[in-house]
Amino acid sequence: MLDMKFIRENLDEAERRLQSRGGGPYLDGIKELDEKRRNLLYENETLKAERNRVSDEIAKVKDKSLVQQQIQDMRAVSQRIKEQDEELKQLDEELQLFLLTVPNLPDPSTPVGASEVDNVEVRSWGSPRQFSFAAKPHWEIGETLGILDFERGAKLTGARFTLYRGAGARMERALISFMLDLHTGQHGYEEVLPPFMVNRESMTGTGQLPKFEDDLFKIADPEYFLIPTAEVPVTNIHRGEILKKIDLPIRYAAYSPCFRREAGSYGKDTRGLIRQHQFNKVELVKFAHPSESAAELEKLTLDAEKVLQLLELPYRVMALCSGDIGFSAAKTYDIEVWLPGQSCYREISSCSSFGDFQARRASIRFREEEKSKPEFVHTINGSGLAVGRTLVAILENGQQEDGTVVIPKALRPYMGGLERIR
RNA sequence: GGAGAGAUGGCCGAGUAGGUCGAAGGCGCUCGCCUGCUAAGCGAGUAUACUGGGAAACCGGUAUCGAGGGUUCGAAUCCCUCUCUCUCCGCCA
Repeated sequence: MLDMKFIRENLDEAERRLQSRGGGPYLDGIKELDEKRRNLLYENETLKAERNRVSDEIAKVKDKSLVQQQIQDMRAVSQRIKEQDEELKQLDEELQLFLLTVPNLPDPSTPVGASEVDNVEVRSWGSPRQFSFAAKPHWEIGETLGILDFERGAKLTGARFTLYRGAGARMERALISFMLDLHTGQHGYEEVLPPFMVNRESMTGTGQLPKFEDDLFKIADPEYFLIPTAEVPVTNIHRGEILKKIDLPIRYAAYSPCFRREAGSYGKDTRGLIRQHQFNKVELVKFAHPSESAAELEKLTLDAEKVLQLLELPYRVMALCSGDIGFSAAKTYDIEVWLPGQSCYREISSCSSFGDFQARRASIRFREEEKSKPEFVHTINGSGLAVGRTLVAILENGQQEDGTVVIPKALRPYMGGLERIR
């Protein structure tokens, strides 16, 4: 969430930057709401100060019959305070809800644009392999090899659920281990394994709630939400905490399944593993000093890219434009892997910096100096990588004319030495 | 699921016949003094949020003793609801 003080003092600038996302106006009426609240707050606190003062006087008098008038007066004052408290609570909630539904300001380095066509390619790695035959999409490869069973997945649960079998299941597990080992062993992340269900506060802390409840799977009683990404529990690890400056940046790598309703994506990517209600992901999360967050985003993106390089999968890195970045993000790089079976690049990782947007919601802070006031940290996260989509890329890039799939060398130790799925 | 105990400041821990308690004391930490180093000792300071004033240093107000509500002129203290933690039983991977 944005800083109300900042909005108050830079209303036009904030509105302008928000509108680069498209849509708006975003901040209409917030100024009036804020002023109304502060005026009432001042009145209310003045009355409370008077009550406190008179109550202290009453306390000093032994014979309460001498202060009956004051007690009477304060009874009325208390009544008034109570009414104001009620009104104030309404205003607070209204303002809070307003602030919680305003997206983050795009970072100045985020290219301005209306939609994904305005995203900017930053770099690419590897070159798409030339096929001497017609490359197949992964769902055909997987079904033929008997390692992806879409029909039974649908039987067990419904559309967008898949049963992995044999070498497919093994590869999914291998990829998780491979990625975690790389990030913890080479890139300095601490491995964490969080709960896969979280409460409302955690979902609000990272920005999924209150605005995107429809995108989440929810347990009714008790009210828990299935995480749409490990970003949620992992970022909330430090919710409400004041971190030590010398501990920054804190880096976590977490595997988790992710659960998404995919509301609004009906008809898109209906075949294959690309868009599932449940998928696996290894997530990278950082808590950084504000002065380091830009560099930490660059490093985190490179950490994610390393996975693709080791797996020999061609990709490109796109800087998302202002119209395409997510609600909480200030800046985002998408890593897109080449899928020859579909002749296109598909997102396999999304790496974002959030500035203090999440940290303010979740109250995650640090002190610049021992005695200075706490300031908000910056949060950064990205997929390192989406596991299912990595498996898709391996199947499509590694397919052979005879229908078998060559497993990248780096992954073979995790597959019991298996070189080829046949 | 059943029974019981608990939740106070960075930590430990007082405080329950309601008022002078943002909260004793200790530890830790910061600054200063002292000491030939270290340790000890002495003195001062040491929460957060919102908010008013101020260029700032800073000064003032309000709130916060798990959360929410109630009683009262006044609640850490009394009443109600909820959450979480711990112990025991049950159940289970």
